[in-house]
Formats: sequence, structure tokens, C-alpha cells
Amino acid sequence: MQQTSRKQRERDNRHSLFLELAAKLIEDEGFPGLSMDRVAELAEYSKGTIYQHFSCREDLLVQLCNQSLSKLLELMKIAAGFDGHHRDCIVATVYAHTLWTRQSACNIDMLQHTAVASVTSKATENSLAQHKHIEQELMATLVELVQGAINNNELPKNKQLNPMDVVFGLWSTCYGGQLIINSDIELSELGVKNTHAVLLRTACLIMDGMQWQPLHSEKRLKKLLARFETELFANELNQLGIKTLFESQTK
Amino acid sequence: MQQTSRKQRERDNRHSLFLELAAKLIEDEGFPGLSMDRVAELAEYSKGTIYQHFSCREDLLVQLCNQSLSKLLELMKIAAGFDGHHRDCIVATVYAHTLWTRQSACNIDMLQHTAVASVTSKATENSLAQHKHIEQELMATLVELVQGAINNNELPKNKQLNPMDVVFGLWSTCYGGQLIINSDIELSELGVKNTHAVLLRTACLIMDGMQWQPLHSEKRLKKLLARFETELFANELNQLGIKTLFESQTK
DNA sequence: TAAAGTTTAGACAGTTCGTCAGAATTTGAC
DNA sequence: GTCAAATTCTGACGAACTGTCTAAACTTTA
Repeated sequence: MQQTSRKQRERDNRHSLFLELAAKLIEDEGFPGLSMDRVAELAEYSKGTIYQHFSCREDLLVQLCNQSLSKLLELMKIAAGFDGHHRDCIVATVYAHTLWTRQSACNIDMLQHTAVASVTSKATENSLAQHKHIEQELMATLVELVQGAINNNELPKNKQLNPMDVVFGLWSTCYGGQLIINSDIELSELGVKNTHAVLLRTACLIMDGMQWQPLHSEKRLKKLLARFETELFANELNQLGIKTLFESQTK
Repeated sequence: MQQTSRKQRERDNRHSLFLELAAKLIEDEGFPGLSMDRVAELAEYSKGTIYQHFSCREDLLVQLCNQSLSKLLELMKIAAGFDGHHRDCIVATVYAHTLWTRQSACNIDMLQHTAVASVTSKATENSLAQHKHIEQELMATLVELVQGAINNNELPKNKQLNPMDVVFGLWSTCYGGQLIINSDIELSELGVKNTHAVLLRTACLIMDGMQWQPLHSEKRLKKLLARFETELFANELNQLGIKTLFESQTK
């Protein structure tokens, strides 16, 4: 069994190599730059070998996306563990989402490209199942926070919206917002100055609308963000070479 | 000039025919089903002729998207003209957005596919300019409502968010939400029963969070929706063969 | 009616995807 | 150390698609 294990290890390494090179290709030349031929060429393997790891281009895409999503899940779990009210944790997850999109523009792109029917219809059962699983874990992390807030009487029960509905609403805002930010629409030209901050504030408005306690004053929000940056994501910010995600507009 | 005008007319008709067939192709077989060859075949023209109307496949896509967006703009303008408070008009625009995605699943798909860099980088200046123009009109329609509410003292001024920021937040929620609804994620399985209604309520929460008057009781919201369905979009609902967009869950 | 001008057709070159038969390598028994 | 069996890798190939370009077909006009 020693032998098979070595083989398996080699196979896994190759698999990682292919994914890594594919990600690099996308980073460098965008999605159309990712072709199976190019990956094979860069990896110095032939096409046939690539196709032993990925049933088709779409499957490769979904696997790449799963990699990205896994990173998001990690950040989200860190955020959910923030030492504060449940509401603060939710704000932290929104922060984490922003951080994730900042780590690489490809992250949110990947999600967008993978969510398309022409991709999901061709990918492997296996890859899709994994994708679904990560998504469910993400949702579960958030639902837990909402449920916790309800149990603690911080979030009044709402006849119209159950916990998962709340998560769906917040998720929509973050996802849609990031997509718009990432699109060609020039928001700054339209008058939206600090896009990420606006999204975060919008998420807060949703919570305010539900009377989710404690309501945030501007001062309190600023303090929270500062704490995220030191207590939760110091490493990540450091890697990005920045001190803060939301450039303060007041001098 | 009579002659050129007739020629121009013929050319325009052909252009419409191509767009129509392309839309049909997408409707029937999805985005990968749309190939220039197929359009040519269906239209009983040759490829060369198609390429006189569209510089490339991407340009055709953007033009299709522009068609969809124009329809949305029409609905939005109807919504913005609702006889009620500014806040009610905003709710009407959210309703309009939902209606639009219901008219054809392709509508939101089109936006998603067109927002991708590989498409926008290849399309014609012209088509892209038109796209931008429609988007700006959409935004302008919404900003006007927000500004109107501020002027009427219905929406308290907010130091952190200017009118365009508010529009961006609402837009994000609708757009992101519709994309998620339209994706393969099975929300009902996750516990979100009436997705469109949840989105609408989330938009209301954002407005509640800003103290945008008049706040909506559940009763008032129901009444509003009913009015939209008779006063604004009776025709559109009729065409869809439905009485209401939001199936009431109470018997 | 015929030359000039315009429009259309579809063959062609260039990509990319995904397959598959055969070449190359590795394995393990002797 | 040798060799047959098993495994893995290779790259030529067919199919589909994009976008171009020349020659043919058609229209206009004098």
C-alpha cells in the first residue's frame, strides 16, 4: 500500500499544480485565457493527462471556484467567532466578505462564472456536490448567528422573515454589491465614493430595520471595524499590504 | 432618399430579426446554444450578413442585453410614476424588477453574461455606450425618488449615505437576490420559501433602517402590492397569465 | 440594357474542446 | 537483472465555432 500511497500523493500534487496554474492563467489573462491546452503546456503535461483530472473545462472551473469559496468559508468562520454581540459578528462576516473580494478580484469573478447554467450543467457531480456543501456551510454559519441573536432576545422575532430569510437578504446585498463593484459600471462617476463602506452600511441598515440590538452609532461602527482589523484579520491585511479596508474619508 | 430609406428599413428589420432569433436560441438552448452560425441558419442568411450587423458574438450579446434593459427601464418608469409616497414608488420599482425577471428568466441571465469582462472587452463602443446610457437612466430614475423623499422630509438626511449610495444599496440587494434565485442554489431546500417576497421585504428593511417615512405595516404593504397589480402592471401580469407576483402564504 | 455599385454567400484559416489508439513508463514476479 | 502485464502519458484527430475575405449575385441608375 506504500506504493499506491506514493502514487496517490503524486497524483494529488499534480492536481494541485494544475489548479494553481489555471488560477494563475485566469489572474494573468482573464477567463478566456484559461484553456486546457495552455494549462497542459504550462504544466508540461499533455492534454490527455489534464483530462484525467478534470472531465472538462467546466469541471476545472468549478473546482477552482470551490477553492475560492473554501477560503471565504475560513474567513467567515473567523468572523463568526468574533467576541461581541451576534450583530457584531454579522458585521464581521460582511467585513470578511469584502476582505475576500479584495484578496483577489478573481474570487468573486469565479463565483459569477461558475453560477452559470452552461458551467454547472457540464461539471462533475462530485465537484458540484462539494460546491453545494461549502455553500451550505457558509449559510449555516450565518444562520447560527441569526438564531443566536433571536435566542438572546437581541433580534425581535419577525413573523414575515425566518432566520434563513434574513441571511438570504444580507447575502443578496453583499453578493450583488460586490458584483456591481466588480463590473464595468463606474460607480465613482455616478457618485458612490466608497463602495465597500456603503455596502457594509447597507447591511447595517437591514439590521436596523429589524431592530436588531444593539443599534450602531457611527462611533461604535468605527470602533468595531478597528477591532476586526486588529483582532480578526491582522494577518490577512498584512498580506495585502494595507492597514485598513475602508479608507477613512475624514482627515 | 426614398430608396435609401427603404433600404434602411429593410436593414433595420433584418437587425431585429437577428436579435429576435438570437433571443429565441438562448431561450431554447441556453447561452452556449447561441452561435453565429445558428443565427445565420435560422434567419436564412449567411454568416457574412450577420457579421455586417454585429462585429462579433459579444456585440450581439450586449445588444440583446440592451433590449432586455430597455424593457426594465420602461417598467421602472411606470413604477416611478406610482401615485403615492416616494417610498411607495421605490417599493414599486422593486416590484417592477421582480416582474421583469419573471417575464423571462433570460432577462437577468443576460445581464449576468454581459457583465463579464471577456464580453465587454470585445463589444462595440457603440453598443457599450448604449448599455451605459440605459443604466444611467435607470439610476437617475431611482435617485430622483430618493432625492424627492429627502426634499419632502420623508427621508432624514444621512451624513454617511448620499442618495446615490442608497440607490446602490437597494440595487445591490435586488440584483444579487435575483441572481441567487436564478442560480442552482435550492433556496427552498435551505428554508427560504417565498424568495421574491423576502427580497422585497429586505428592501423595505433598508428603508426602515433609514427611517424613511411612512414606515410600512404588513397591512399597508399588502395593500400597496395589490395597488401595483391593478394600477401599474395589470397588462404585464395578464400577459404572464398570473394574478399576483407574490403568492400569498396565508389562506 | 449594361456598367457601376452594393450586398450576400460560403469556403477558409485559426482556435479550442474532448477522444483515443498507440507509445512510454512503471511494476512485480521470477 | 529481465520481461510481461499493468498503468500512465502523448499528441494527432474530428468536431464545432469564430471571424475574414473573395467571388458571385443582385440592385441601381443612366
